[in-house]
Amino acid sequence: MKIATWNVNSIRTRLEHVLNWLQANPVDVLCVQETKVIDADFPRSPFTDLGYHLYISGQKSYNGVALISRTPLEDITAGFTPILGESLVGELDAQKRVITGVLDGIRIVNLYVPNGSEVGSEKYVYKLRWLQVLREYLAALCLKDSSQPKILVCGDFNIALEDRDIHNPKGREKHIMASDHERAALQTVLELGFADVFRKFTEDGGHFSWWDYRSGSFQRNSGWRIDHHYLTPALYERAIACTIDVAPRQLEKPSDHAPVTVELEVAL
Amino acid sequence: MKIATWNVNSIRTRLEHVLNWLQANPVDVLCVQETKVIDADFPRSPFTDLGYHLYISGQKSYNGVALISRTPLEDITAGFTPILGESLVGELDAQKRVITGVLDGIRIVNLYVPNGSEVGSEKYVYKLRWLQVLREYLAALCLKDSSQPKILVCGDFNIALEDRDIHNPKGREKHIMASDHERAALQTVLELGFADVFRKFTEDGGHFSWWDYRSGSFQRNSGWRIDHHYLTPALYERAIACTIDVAPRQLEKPSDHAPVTVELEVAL
DNA sequence: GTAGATCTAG
DNA sequence: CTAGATCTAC
Repeated sequence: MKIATWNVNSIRTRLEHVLNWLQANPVDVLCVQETKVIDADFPRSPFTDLGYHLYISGQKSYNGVALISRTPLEDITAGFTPILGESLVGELDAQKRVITGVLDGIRIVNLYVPNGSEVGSEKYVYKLRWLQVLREYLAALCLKDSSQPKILVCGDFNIALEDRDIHNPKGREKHIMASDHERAALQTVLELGFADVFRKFTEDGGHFSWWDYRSGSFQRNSGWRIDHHYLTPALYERAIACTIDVAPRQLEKPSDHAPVTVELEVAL
Repeated sequence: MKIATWNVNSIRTRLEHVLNWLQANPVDVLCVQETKVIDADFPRSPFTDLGYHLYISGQKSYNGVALISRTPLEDITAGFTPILGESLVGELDAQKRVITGVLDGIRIVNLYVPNGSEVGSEKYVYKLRWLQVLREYLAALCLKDSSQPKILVCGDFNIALEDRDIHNPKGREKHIMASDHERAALQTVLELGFADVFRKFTEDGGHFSWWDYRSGSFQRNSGWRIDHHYLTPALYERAIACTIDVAPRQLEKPSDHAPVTVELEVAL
């Protein structure tokens, strides 16, 4: 089974890129973020015409996530609320950042973690609070899914967990996506029993999934590895590959993110 | 000698279309309108690298005209003022709508006539006033250029002179580009001794140079012939062809106008 | 640097 | 419907 995550930075603008990539990379599920479109305007037929099943949760202009699946998914939920209830989640689900579905007993959680703007800002505080609620959310899912849950949590985390995930970690403490508070907040989530599957196969740095559009970052490989797949042990041990596909980032009018694919040794 | 006129609706957005068209259609001079760019930002090198000479008069966002010539042009002037003086022209030259140059003794006047917005509007009044000053301008050029002037006046006139120049002339009196006042104002200009060279070769209707972007006008050929070449008798008798090239209007992200080319039987 | 929203212009 | 300007967000 192959599952990919890709922040497409507007599904409408990136439609051809995404369709072409899916044809060349026949993953079972593609998790996309930053669709930037309300559900009514999501370009459904280009995907359904190719036989894909779509599960979307979008809003106007910002955020928005979707699951694009070769076969139907089960138990679809959008946002934290269906699992945690309104009182715990509050206003966090106003921004469409979470969609979840189950394929062959494997729960796929597709996230678009808040960017946070600047360290210390209001949006930064929101990001940290969102990660706290994410922990509650994943804890609830783990409980729900048996003693050995098979959960894959992927998406754009807007956090580089380690210095080797940044082209230049100098001054990273003051930089959004690399501050101590963000890293700690994500670590607290992962303590539930999730491991970064990319690091099962690749030890060295210099591997990134996002490059700022500005100042030729991609050409200089001034990137960040902020798009991740985190797996529970039952899945982690079955992972046989995790790769970042840089090719789409080289096309005309690319997303600023590259897709990241994980392959699991499970019969489908 | 071949001379073409083309409202490109942004030279920056249409750059590839224009370059490709010039390669496939080696005219001597291409007169473009609605460049929509200040002179400092005009994409010069794509043209000069191919050996073209550029003469431009642009402004921010709106209007803007340019002459793109295979060989150098002489006696370049932009606006009405260099010929008529400031007192007669007033504020009309604030909008960059006129550029003129001479090739092999033939004066080429490239115009972007005001659109006029709606019949009776302030912009409509401006359009009519502009056409009055255009008459003075061309009259002055005719006097300047000898008793048998060789003048070609081309561009986007935003006027369909006859009903056969409109896909549906019904109610045209109330429509901008076809009202009686506009037609009369242009006729008054042409009385100086200019003739529409397209009609030397083509009698029938159904030939258009502009199709609204909206409501699939091009697919339904709901067009208007508003891009013209007007010639003094000395040139008119030497004209051997005048054609509208619909091909660029069929491309992706086209201009709403098609180029119109006139061929003159003159040695170069 | 890129994308969307909103505005103006055509 | 398309393009540019200005704004916000990333």
